[in-house]
Amino acid sequence: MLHVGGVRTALFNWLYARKTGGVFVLRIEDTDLARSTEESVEQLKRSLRWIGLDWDEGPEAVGDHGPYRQTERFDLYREAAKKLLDKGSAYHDFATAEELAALRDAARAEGRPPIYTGGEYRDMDPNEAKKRIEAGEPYTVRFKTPREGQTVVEDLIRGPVTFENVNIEDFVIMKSTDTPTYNFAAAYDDAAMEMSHVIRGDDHLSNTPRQILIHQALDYPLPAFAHVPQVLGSDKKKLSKRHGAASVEEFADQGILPEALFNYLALLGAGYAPDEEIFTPLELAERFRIEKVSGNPAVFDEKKLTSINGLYLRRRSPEELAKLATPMLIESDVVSEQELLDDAPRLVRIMDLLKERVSRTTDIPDSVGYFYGDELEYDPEEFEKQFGKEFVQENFPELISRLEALPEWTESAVEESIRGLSAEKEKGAKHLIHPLRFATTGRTVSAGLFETLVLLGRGRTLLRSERAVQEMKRLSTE
RNA sequence: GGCCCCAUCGUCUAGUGGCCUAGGACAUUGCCCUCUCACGGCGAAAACCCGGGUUCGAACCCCGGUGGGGUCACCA
Repeated sequence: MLHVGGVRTALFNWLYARKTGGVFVLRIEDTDLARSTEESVEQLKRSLRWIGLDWDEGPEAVGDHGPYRQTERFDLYREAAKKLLDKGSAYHDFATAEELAALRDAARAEGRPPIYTGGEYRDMDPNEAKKRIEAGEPYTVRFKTPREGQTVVEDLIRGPVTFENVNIEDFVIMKSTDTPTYNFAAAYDDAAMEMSHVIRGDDHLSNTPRQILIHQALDYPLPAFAHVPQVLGSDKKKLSKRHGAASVEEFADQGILPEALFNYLALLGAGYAPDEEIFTPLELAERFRIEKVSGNPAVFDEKKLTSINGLYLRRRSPEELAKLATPMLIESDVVSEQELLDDAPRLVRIMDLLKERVSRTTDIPDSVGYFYGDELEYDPEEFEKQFGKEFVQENFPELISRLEALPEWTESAVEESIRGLSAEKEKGAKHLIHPLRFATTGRTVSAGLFETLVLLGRGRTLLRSERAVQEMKRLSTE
C-alpha cells in the first residue's frame, strides 16, 4: 500500500527530475524477504501510475543501472561488504541477539543511550573471526563507526545537520542471513546507480549519517540529500488509517481524481507562491524548487483536497464525466446498462447539469439517481410540508394539466407555464416550483427545476406528479 | 530519556530586517445572484508560541524556554 506520505515524497522526486531534466529512478527496496511480496510491488506500481508518476528507470522501464530490485543485487552487496571488511572498515560480530538485548537493557537502566560499539569483536583478530565462522558460528557484519569526529548531512532543505559520531553505533550492514540491511543496500545502490539526489521522508534523516559513512568508507561520491517532512493527520500525528483514507487506492475509491490528488499533494508543504494553485503536473514541475520545500510537517486537509477535486471535476468535459459515471451508476443499481446504452447522450447532458454540484465522483450516483427509474419514495414528513399547503392543493392539478398540454417540452415552455400560472394566482413562482421539484425528484434540492424537468422528460414528470397528487388527496381526506 | 528536525490565521502557506495596518487558498461566516442546492461575485472574522538579546528598526538574525514531530532493530 502506498501511503500518502510516500506518494508525496515520490512526487517531489518526480517534480525535481522533470524540472531539471533528470532521471527518475524507481528502486524496489525489498531486502526484507519476509515483508515484501510480489503483490505489494504491483500495487505500488499501480498507485504510482494512477497518479501519473512515470519512472524513467526501474522495473519495466529498464536502464543502465539495473537490476532495480535489491533482492536481485545481493551478490553486489556481499562484494561491497567484503571490501569494507578487508579495509578494516567493518568487522564480524558474534554477539547473539540475547546478548545485544541484555546490553541495551542495561544501558537503558543506567540512563545511557544504547549504542553498541562492538565489544570484544570490533578489534578481533581476523584469523580468530575466520576460525569462528568456519566453526559455523552465526555472525553479522557491522560497520566500524569512527569513535570521534562528526558526520554532517548537507540537506538541501534544512542546511547542514551535524551528528556526533559517538552517537552512532556500529550498525549492522550484513545480517546473519548474509543479506544486506536497508542502510547498507541503499547507500551502496545510491552510488552504484549514480544517484545525484536522494529526496526522501525526514524519518530517514537519522539514517543518513550512516549512509554517508558507508559512502566515505567505500570512496564513493555523495549524492545530495533532501529530507521532506512527514504528512500528519488532523491530530498532528503521523497520518494513518485512523484518519480515514491514507493510501492512494483508498482515495481513488473515495471519488478523488488522480490529477486532484497530485495537485493537492504537490501544494502541501512545497512552498509554492500561493497566487494560484491549480496547475498541471508539468507546470508544477517547472515551478518546483527543492530548497523552498517547507521543513515543517504538514497536516493533511481532506476538505481542501475535496475542494480541489471539485475544481478538477468541473474541468472535465461532460462526456468524460458520463464515461466515469457509467460503471458507478450500473454498480449502484440506479440504472441498467441497457437503459444507459439506449440513450447515452442523455447522461452526458445530466452530467453537464450536475457537475457544479459534485465534489467527489462518489457523489454522482446519488445525485443522478432521480433521473432514472419511475417510482420515487417520498419522505412522508417532507411530503406533508410541501403538499399540506392550501395553495398547492388547489393549484397543483391545474399545473400538471398545463404541463401536459404544452405543445413542446423545452426549458422556456416549462418555465413560462409555471410562472404563468403563479402570476395568475398572484403568488411567487417558488410556491409551485418547490412542490413540483419534490414531486418529480423526491428531494428538496436539485439542479435548476426547468432544466431538470426537460432532462427528466415529460413522461416521468407527469407520471411522478400525478402520483404526488394521489398522495396529496389521500393526505387531505385523512 | 538521548540524538535530530520543526514553530505565521482552525489547516496549507506567502513573507527572507523597514514595502506588514502581516497577503492568498481551504474551512467558517455575512451579503449578492436565485426556484432549492451548488457554482460564481463582493465582504467579515481569524495568526507572527513565550522570554531575552542584536539593531535606529524585527514575523524575518542570535540565545534560552515551551510545544509539536521524527528516530533510537540482524524493518525499511
